[in-house]
Amino acid sequence: MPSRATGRKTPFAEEQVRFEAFLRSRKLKYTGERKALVQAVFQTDHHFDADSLHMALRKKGGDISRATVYRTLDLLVQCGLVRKQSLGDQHAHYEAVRGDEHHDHLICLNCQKVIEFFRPDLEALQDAICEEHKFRALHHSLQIFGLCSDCADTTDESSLLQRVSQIHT
Amino acid sequence: MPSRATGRKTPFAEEQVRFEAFLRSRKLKYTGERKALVQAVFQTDHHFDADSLHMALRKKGGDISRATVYRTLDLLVQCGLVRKQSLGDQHAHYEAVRGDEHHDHLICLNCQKVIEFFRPDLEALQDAICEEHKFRALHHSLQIFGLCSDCADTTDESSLLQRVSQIHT
DNA sequence: GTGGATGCAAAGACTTTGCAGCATC
DNA sequence: GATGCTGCAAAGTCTTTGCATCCAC
Repeated sequence: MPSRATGRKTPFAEEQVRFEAFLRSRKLKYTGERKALVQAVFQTDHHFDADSLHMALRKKGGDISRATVYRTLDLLVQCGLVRKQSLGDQHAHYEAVRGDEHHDHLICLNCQKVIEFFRPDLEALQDAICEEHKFRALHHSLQIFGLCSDCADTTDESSLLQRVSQIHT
Repeated sequence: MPSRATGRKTPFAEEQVRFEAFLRSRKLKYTGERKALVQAVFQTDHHFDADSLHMALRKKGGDISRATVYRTLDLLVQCGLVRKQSLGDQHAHYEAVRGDEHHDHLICLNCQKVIEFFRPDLEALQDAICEEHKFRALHHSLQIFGLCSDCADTTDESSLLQRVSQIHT
């Protein structure tokens, strides 16, 4: 098991170095904007979208254009430091990748909270499914939509049923 | 009425009736456009997007506007006859719902083929995951991206790795 | 100094909406 | 005949791109 965030000394150093090396390997430049963006990404709450990242950067005093946010996120995705994902919205969501761990998501339809989980038996099940269909898996994504423990009791489930069917996933 | 290979006598009758009843229950009208749309949906290859449905309708001689296509798809989704989903693209995909069966998807990154599968043990696994997190599930979606049996041998996997990381799911 | 990066604004893809005329019940 | 429906075009959202300028190397 890899070391977890709690024991880290230098928060983003590892990610910064990795990104810089990635850029260098492609003869790209590690600009101030890119540096600020990596820091912001690994300071955020793990899940974010392009717009909230853009706003977070503005609050920190930076003045990075939306275009650069998208362009840099694209690089981070290619570099493997960020994953792009659809969480049922019209717009893309992103998540900072810590280590190599794969996980999937529980998504609360009431408070929008995203809970991560990892199940080894899910990975095994995926293998079985793929074998059955002679499919070579490269990536998978399991999303469970519903109500988190905080919302389960206080939310009228029937009022959500329509939203469930509309979910874009 | 054209007969189908599935063994059904009256291909879309059931769906048409269900949609009509749904509309009636909301005091909405079963117009010619809506009729044509339901038929087209259940004649298509099960998976489609708004644009291909629109084009299919044009080919059949209809002249239904894009706006109506979107509006009617929305009704069909609310009615439960159609599911809206994201398959890693920027645009929404739809799938005609046959019966109540739930299934998940294998998505070939080379030929874009979508293979459906159902695994009872996946449903059981979902229950276990939810219990662990005190989460009340209303819907789930498992997507496995990779190469189908037709493409596995002929496709250079490394050329896909970048695409995998970019997938919007 | 050079090639890549940035910001801006414009364009793009996909989807939704306001409105006037039209069709269904 | 009233109410809801349609097509059209305009607007909206999220994202990408062309271009002149700017900056890291």
